[in-house]
Amino acid sequence: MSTGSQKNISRGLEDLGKIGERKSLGQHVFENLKGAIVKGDIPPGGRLIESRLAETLGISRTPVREAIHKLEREGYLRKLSRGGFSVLGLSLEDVEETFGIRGVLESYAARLAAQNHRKTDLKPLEKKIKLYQKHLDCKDLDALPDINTEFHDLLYALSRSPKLIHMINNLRDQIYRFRQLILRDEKMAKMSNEDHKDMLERIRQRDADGVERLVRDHLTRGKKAVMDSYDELE
Amino acid sequence: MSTGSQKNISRGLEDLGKIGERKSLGQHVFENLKGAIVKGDIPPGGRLIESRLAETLGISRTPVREAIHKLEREGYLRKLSRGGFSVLGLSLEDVEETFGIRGVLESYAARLAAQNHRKTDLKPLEKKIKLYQKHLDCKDLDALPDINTEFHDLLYALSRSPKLIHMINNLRDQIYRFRQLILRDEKMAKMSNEDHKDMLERIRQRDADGVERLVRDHLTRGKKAVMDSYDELE
DNA sequence: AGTTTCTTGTATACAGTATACAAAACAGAC
DNA sequence: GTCTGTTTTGTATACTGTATACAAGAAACT
Repeated sequence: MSTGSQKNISRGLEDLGKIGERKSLGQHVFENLKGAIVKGDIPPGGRLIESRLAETLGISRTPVREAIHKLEREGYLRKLSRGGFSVLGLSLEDVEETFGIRGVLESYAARLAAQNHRKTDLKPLEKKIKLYQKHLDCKDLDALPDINTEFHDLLYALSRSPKLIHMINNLRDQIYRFRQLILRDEKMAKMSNEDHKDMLERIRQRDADGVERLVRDHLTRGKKAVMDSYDELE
Repeated sequence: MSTGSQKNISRGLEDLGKIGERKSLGQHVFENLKGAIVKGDIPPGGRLIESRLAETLGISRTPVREAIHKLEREGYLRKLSRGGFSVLGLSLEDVEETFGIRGVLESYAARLAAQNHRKTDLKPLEKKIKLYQKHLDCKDLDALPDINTEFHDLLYALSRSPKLIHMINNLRDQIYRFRQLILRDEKMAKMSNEDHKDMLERIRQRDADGVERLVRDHLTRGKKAVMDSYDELE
């Protein structure tokens, strides 16, 4: 067969290019349940019933079972004595640990951003702040956790330290869970964007000490909000 | 669990909504190979080697084998004595049969379109003619079969006869194979759009007899082009 | 004629999923 | 406290889809 035809076969089959990305059904279920937990769609305390999930999804219990057990192993669910599984909240220890590490890593990332950024680097951050404000003004609080995350991702990126970014991202899911908790409160949501504006200004002024302090204060306030919401649950 | 949480679980899992659409790997391969054959990316006479395809796709021979055998059963491939499979062209009988049936069904659909259409119905057809012309002017002949197909689909739709449309669509793949053969030739491609413009005008004038004649002539010319290209292959 | 290469056919193993039945725990009635 | 029914998970088995190894057949080459 001529090479022309060979190329056409390749082109005709380009839709199969995703073959390498094949995942089992159980893996799909796992990823989606995890995402729902992390985003708060299935809140802490929420109960999951294996047979009900399978029925809802129109699949057998086997892949659901596989997914649920993996989530249990990874600390997202705990087995209930009365049947089913419950979504675990993050413990107070988790809060202390996560915000502690964030305080160190993110303030350092901000410091590096203040020192290393180029002028044009700040435009995407400005855009995120504006987008956040727009959604906030419309009372669209559900959109804020994602936009907030994007703002912080951009900030981390300005550190130009892949290892640091990687370390912060190890906490990504816990951070997101806290974020969606904090940003449910409109007042906290407003303060958050004010903090972001202040951070951006300190970075622009190349005030490394100043932005580091702001980031620490930002996280301290966030941590307190989480602790307060835990008190409300008790 | 409150119904609110139940709703959130459903929302969190909406990505799994496509579960019902699961297909085996072999089915994916089958559909993509068939598509490539129908579109002419793998032309008649093209040779397919099971083990080579598997290697190219990065999968085992088993799903490829399943797909190839299904294509053979459905008349797209034939087994070669020297190994591998060859893409079947459509036989002269296929040509006669397909264009014969098209002549009857599509001219009737056009007749109905002339009688039944509303003024605004013709705008999408005008758009397709313009789009076709644009691509033709740029010598982008590869895009023409799809646009041509969309034009005819819109025309069939104006018949407002679901059973008729369904019957025409039973020949959809053969029709497409002829179409990409015919429209390779720039002169034929030009004449095709002129025919479309004439058809649209006859429809606009509610000239049922006229448009029926035009459609028959259009198909007669197309059939001749296919026959001529078969002569060239011998 | 013999050997090598190419390609498909076939068999077996394994992973993933569906489904049926068993087991355990809880709720309610008496 | 006992019994029954319900709910839910645990376990076993069957089936499908896929990967892979080896056999078989045909063509090409020497």
